[in-house]
Amino acid sequence: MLTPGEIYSNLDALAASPPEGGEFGLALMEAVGAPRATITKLRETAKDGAFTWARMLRFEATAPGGAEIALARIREESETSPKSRRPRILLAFDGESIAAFDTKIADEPLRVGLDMLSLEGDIFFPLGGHERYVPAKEKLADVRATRFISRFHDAVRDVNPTWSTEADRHALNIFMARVLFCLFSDDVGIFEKDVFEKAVRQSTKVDGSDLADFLERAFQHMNTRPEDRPSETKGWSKLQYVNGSLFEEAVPMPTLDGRCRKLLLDCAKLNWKLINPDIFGSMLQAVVDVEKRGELGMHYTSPANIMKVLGPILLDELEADLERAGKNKVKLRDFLQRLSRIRIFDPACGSGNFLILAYKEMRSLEIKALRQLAEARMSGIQLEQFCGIEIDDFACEAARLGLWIAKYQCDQQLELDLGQRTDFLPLQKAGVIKRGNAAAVDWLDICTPQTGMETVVVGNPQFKGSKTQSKLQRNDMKSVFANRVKNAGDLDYVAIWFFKAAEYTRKTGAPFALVSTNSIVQGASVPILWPHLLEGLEIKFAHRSFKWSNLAKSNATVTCVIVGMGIPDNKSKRLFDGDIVRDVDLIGPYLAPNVKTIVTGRTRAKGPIAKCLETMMFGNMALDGRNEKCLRMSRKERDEILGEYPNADKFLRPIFGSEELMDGKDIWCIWVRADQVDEANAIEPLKNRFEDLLRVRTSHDAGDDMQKASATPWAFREQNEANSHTIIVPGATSEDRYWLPVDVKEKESIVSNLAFGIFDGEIWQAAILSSRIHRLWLETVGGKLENRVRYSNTLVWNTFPLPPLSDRRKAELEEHWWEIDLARKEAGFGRSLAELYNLKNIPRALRLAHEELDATIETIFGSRRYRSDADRIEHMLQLYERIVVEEASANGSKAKKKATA
DNA sequence: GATCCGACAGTGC
DNA sequence: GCACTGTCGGATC
Repeated sequence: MLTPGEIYSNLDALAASPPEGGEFGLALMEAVGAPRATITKLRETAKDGAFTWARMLRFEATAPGGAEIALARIREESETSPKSRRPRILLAFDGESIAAFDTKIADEPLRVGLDMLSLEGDIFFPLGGHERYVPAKEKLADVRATRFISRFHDAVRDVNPTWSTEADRHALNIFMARVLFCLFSDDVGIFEKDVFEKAVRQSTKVDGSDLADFLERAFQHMNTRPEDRPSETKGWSKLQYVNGSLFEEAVPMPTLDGRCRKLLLDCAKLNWKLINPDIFGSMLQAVVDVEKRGELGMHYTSPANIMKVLGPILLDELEADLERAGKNKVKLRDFLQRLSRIRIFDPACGSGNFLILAYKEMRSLEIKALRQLAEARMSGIQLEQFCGIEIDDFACEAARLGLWIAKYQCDQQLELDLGQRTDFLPLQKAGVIKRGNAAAVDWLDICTPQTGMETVVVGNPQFKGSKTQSKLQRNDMKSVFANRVKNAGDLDYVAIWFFKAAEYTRKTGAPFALVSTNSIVQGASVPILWPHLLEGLEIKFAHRSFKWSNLAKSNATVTCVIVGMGIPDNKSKRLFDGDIVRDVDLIGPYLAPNVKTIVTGRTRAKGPIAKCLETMMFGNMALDGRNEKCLRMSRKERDEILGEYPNADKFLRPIFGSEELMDGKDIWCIWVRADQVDEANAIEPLKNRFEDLLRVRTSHDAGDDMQKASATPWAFREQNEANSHTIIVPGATSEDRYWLPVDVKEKESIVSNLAFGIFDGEIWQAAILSSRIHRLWLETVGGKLENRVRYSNTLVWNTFPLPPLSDRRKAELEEHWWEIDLARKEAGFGRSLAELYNLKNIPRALRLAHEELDATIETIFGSRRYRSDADRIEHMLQLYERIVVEEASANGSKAKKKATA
C-alpha cells in the first residue's frame, strides 16, 4: 500500500503528463497503488477509453469539456444497476478536467482541472486500499483547508531543505500563521474581499521568484501604522494595518518558488469563511507534523468532550447565574462584569481548542445578557483572559490564530444580533499563549493571580503510561515528583498536571478540571497520587470512565475520566456516569460516591487485614518473544512430541492464563526444574525449543529480564508451582460478569503471568474469590484494563477485609465452592467459563449456587442486610479503614514502647 | 524479587 | 466495521 504522500506526488506527476483515453484511468489506478495485475487485466478489456473494475471503479474518457455530462450519465447507470454490482468510484476524464463521485460517501461530486488532481486526490484512495477518512459535514471545510495548507507547507519545505534548526522551524511556523491569517481575512471581510489573493496574483511573477520578497514587504506593511507608511506602497496598498503581535516578530522569510505560488493561490480559492476555529487548530498541527498527516485531525478533542470539562467547572454555573438574573439590570451588569474577569488557563493547551471553545461560550453568554439588557456595546471579554502553556511552537501559533478567528466570528455575531460593530483591525490583544514545558515552568509565572479576577484551570494533558514514557517524559516526572511523591515512577505522565494543578489551586483558589486516562483513579495510582491531591482539596465533580470519541476509524483507543477539584465547600458534588448524573455529598478518588477511603496494596496476605487468607502468587512468565513457539505449544504439538518421546510427559504441562481459564484454550508448556535440565535436553524436540528460546532471549534488544533469562533457556522467568492443586484467578477479565470466574486445577497445571495462583491453597478461598462481594471489591480497588476488571494479589487479595473465620465456616464455604464446581460440570463439559458466566445464559443451577454462597458470605460480614452493591462497598471500605486505623495505632504504641525501652 | 500497566491489541462475527 | 475481551514483557519499586 502506498503512503498518502507517495500517492499525492504520483498524482502530481500524472497531472503533469496525462496519458489519453482509457490509459489515463489505468495510470491513475497505478498512481494510487491499485494492484498491478488488475491494471494489466483491465488494459486488455478496456474499450473506447472506458473500463470497469468490478465493485471498485467505472472509468470513461470523453471529448474535451464532456467530463461532467459523462459522470452524470455514469451515475445514473450506476444507480439503476443492482447494488452489489455498483462500482465504488465513478470517474470521467475529458483530457483537461476530471469529474468523479464516491458512491459510498456520496458527497458532492468532484469536478476539478488536472492541476488540482493531487489536492483532491483522496477521493481515489479506496482504489489503493486506503479507506477514505470521512469527516462529518461540519468538518469538511476544515479538513479540506488543512489538506490544501499541508500541500503549500510541504512545497515551502521542499524549497528550503536546509531549514532544519529550531529557529528555522519557528520562522516557518510564523510564516504559515501569517499566511493563514491573510487567507482567512481575505474571505471573511477583515480585508477587502480577496485583496490578498489579488495582490499575490497580480504583483508576483508566475515562477514565484519574487513571491518571498513580496510577502515579506506585505507583512511589513501590515505591521506598519497607516501614518508611518511610505507613500509608494503599490501592490499591497489595500492591505490593512494588522498588528497584534502577529506580524511583529522579525523572522527570516523562506525561499519560495512557482509551485509554492500556485499552491498558495489554490489555497486562496477555498472558502475560509467556513473554518471552525476549535477544530481547525488541531488539524493545523497535522500540517507541520508529517507523521500525523494520515490521521488529519483525527485526534482532536471533540467539542462535546471539551464541554464535559467546561460545563461543570464553569459554564453551567454561569448559565444558572444568567437565568437567575432574568431582566434585572443590576444583576445582568454584575454578570457581564464577572464574564470580563474570568480567566481560563489551560496548561496543556495544544492548539487551544479548550480556550477557543470557552471563549466562544462566554461570548455567547455575554450576547444573551446584552440582549436581556437590550443594550448594544462591545464585548468586555478580552483575549488576554485566555491563557495557555504549550510546548509545540506551531501549536502556540495555531492557538493564538484560532483565538483571533474565534473573536472575529463572535464579533460578527454580536453585530448581527445587536447591531454592535467592532473594529477587528488593528488587532488589539492576543491570547496569552506561552511556549514552554508545563512540567518545568512555574504556572504562577504564566497565569499570575490578579486581584478581582477568577481563574479556572482546564485541559486535556498528554497521557503516557509509566512503562512507556520517553526519556524526556521520565525526566519531567522526576523533576516534578522527586522527594515529594513516593513511587511516582509508577504514575502516568498525566499525573504531572494533576499534581501541579492541585498546587496551583491551593495557592490561588482557582478550581481545576482535567481530562485523564482512567487509570489515574484506579488501582495502583490511587494510593500513590491521591493522598497528595486531596491535601486541602476535594473533588467537585467527575465523569466516570467513558470511551474517548474522536474521528479515528476504530474508535476504541482510550477510556477517560474527567476530574474537577477545588477548595472544599459544603455544596453537593456532581458525579457523571454515562448518562446518569447524581448529586452526592462527596466523591472519592475511585470516583465512587460518598467513599474517600484509599486502599494501599500489600505484599503479604495473613496480615491484619486479610487475616486468614493464604499467599496468592503472580504467575510464571514464558519470556519467549510473544508468538515464538518455545516453552509453549498447542495440544497437537504436545501430542506429537509425546508420540515420539513418551518420556517427555513429565515435562509437558497445561498452562493457564486468563484466556486458557476463560475460553478453555488448551495450551501446554515445557516445565523443567533446574535438576532436570540434562534429562530434558536429551529429548530432541525439547532441546530444539530450548535453543530457539536462547536465540529469542539473546537477540532481544533491550530488557534486563530477557538477557538475564538467557542463562536458563529452558525455564520460565518465575518458578512457581503447586504440590497438590492451584486456585487460579484470571489476571484481566470482562467487566460484564457478575461474579469473577476462578477455578481449581490439578497440581500439574502451570499458572502463566496472565493469571494469579494460590498454590495448594485451602479450597474455601475459591469460594471467597467467587463471591459477589469480592467481585465488587475487585471492581472498586483493583486496576482496570479500560473497563475490564484486573486482578492483583497486592491490591485486591491482600487487602480484602475478611473477618477471621472458624473452621466450621471454612468448611461451609468449601461446600459452596463444590456446589459451584458441580453446577459448572453439570452444565456440560466443553462449555467454557466465558460462556457459562455470560449473564444472559448462565445456567440456573450455577446462578443458584453463587447466590447461596453470597448469602453465606454476607452473614460473615455481619447481620446487616445490604440495600445495594454501593452499600456493600461502603461497608467493605469502612471495615478496611477501621482495621487500618487500629493497625496504625497499634504500630504507634509499639513504636512508643520501643522508644521508651 | 515481584509486579501492574498499556491515547492498547487482537479476534471473531 | 464494530463489539468484545485479554497478550506480553519490562521499568519500577
